[in-house]
Amino acid sequence: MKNTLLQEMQERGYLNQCTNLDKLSKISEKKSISGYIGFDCTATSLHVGSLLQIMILRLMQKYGHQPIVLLGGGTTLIGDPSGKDKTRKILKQDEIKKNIKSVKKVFNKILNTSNKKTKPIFIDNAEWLTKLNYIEFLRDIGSHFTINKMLTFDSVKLRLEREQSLSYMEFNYMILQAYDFFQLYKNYNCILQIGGSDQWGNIVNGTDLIRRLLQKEAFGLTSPLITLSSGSKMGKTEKGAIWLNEDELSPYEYWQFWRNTDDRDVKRFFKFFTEVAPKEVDELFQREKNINNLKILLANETTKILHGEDASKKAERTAKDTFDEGGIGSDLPEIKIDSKIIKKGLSILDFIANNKILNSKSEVRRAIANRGLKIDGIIIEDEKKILQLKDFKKNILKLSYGKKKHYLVKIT
RNA sequence: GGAGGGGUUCCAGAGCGGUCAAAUGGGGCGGGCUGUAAACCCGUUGACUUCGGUCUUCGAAAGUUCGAAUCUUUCCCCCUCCA
Repeated sequence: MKNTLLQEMQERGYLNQCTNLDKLSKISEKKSISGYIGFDCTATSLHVGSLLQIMILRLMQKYGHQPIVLLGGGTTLIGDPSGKDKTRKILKQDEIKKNIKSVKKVFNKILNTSNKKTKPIFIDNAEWLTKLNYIEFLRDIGSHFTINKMLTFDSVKLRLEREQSLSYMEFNYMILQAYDFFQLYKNYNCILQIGGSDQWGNIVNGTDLIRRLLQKEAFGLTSPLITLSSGSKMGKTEKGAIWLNEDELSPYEYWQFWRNTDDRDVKRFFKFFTEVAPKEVDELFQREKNINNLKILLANETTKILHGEDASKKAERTAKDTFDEGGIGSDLPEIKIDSKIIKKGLSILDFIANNKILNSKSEVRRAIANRGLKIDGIIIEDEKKILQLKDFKKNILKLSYGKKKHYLVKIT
């Protein structure tokens, strides 16, 4: 069997459903195709939940195909109801614009932008969606959708079954997404839409619409929803979403996220999120029995893809210094502090709360009572402690909250 | 439009005049065990505090009362049934 895009996707576990796998496979073997994935712009950065999709785009490039990144300025105005219990808050147009700009950065880091042929194309669907004429749209596009069918799609059905309200606005989302695909097919010769498994309904609507309007076949493909072995969703916790943008989450923290992967997920993640060939992954797991070494490797590989080799090495070095030696790693998050303030006397309570290590003085008090805060490895016993110059060795002090969160406090 | 049920702290969900910053479970956080894992165990989970307390919270506003998440009125929102 030839080494093709779809084969590697298969081996990596990227394939969930496809409208016509055989045909798509044949076409993509013969020539370069264009495929698109749409991304939400509800925040200034994407998080690891979208990483798999980006890896798929990257893989497309590897096999000489053209990725199209649809940053949905138009659809973000509406909000996709798939997999959501509640209508989410509506963003203002200028917020979305700002988000798009910021989200774009990640693609330029992960995808190859130097090869002219496969360089990613960025498209904002606001381009056509905001220009639509309502009556025309209803007649030309709306007439191809039946409510009967729309009601059967999970995104709608589940909401109704769970007796949660679904606004007319959101109900239209899938039609708009179908229309996006149609536009991309027509204007960019994009024959493939990829998405997470929750996008299946929306994607199929697109291929249907293209068939009806143009009598052409387009393809849809979904990747599986990644769940953690612990049962929770990936990358989205209340407090710490694992953002991909560097200004939201530093390379070191990103590295830490992967280092802390659940044992049971390590092998899958290797295939999903690194470029180590699937066969090599299997061999690697045969050879290396120490799961912690494998986690370090995983962290290195994933960080390399997003932040580059240097950042990855630095993060590894810092982790080693900090955790193995109990010392101070250079890449730890830094907090700078003026020596004058120290001389005046700075209470540990104020210091930790003001620097957002914890959210309030009460939390700091609690953390101290729970013996969770340390200076240079020594537990802070007294919540009334005042930071003094003598606490700093060589103008540096390591502040730790819990076992894993460490900060460098530097006097300037 | 008519009748009923409901909106409680991150979530689910108790409380129905004082002992309520509000039971219980989940989640989060910290500690222990370990391997920066899982499981398990313990603690903690509004803010400020001179650790005596003080302040803000139970959809919104007004009121009754010495005292309200709990009672009354108006308003907003959600759900169910009937039309």
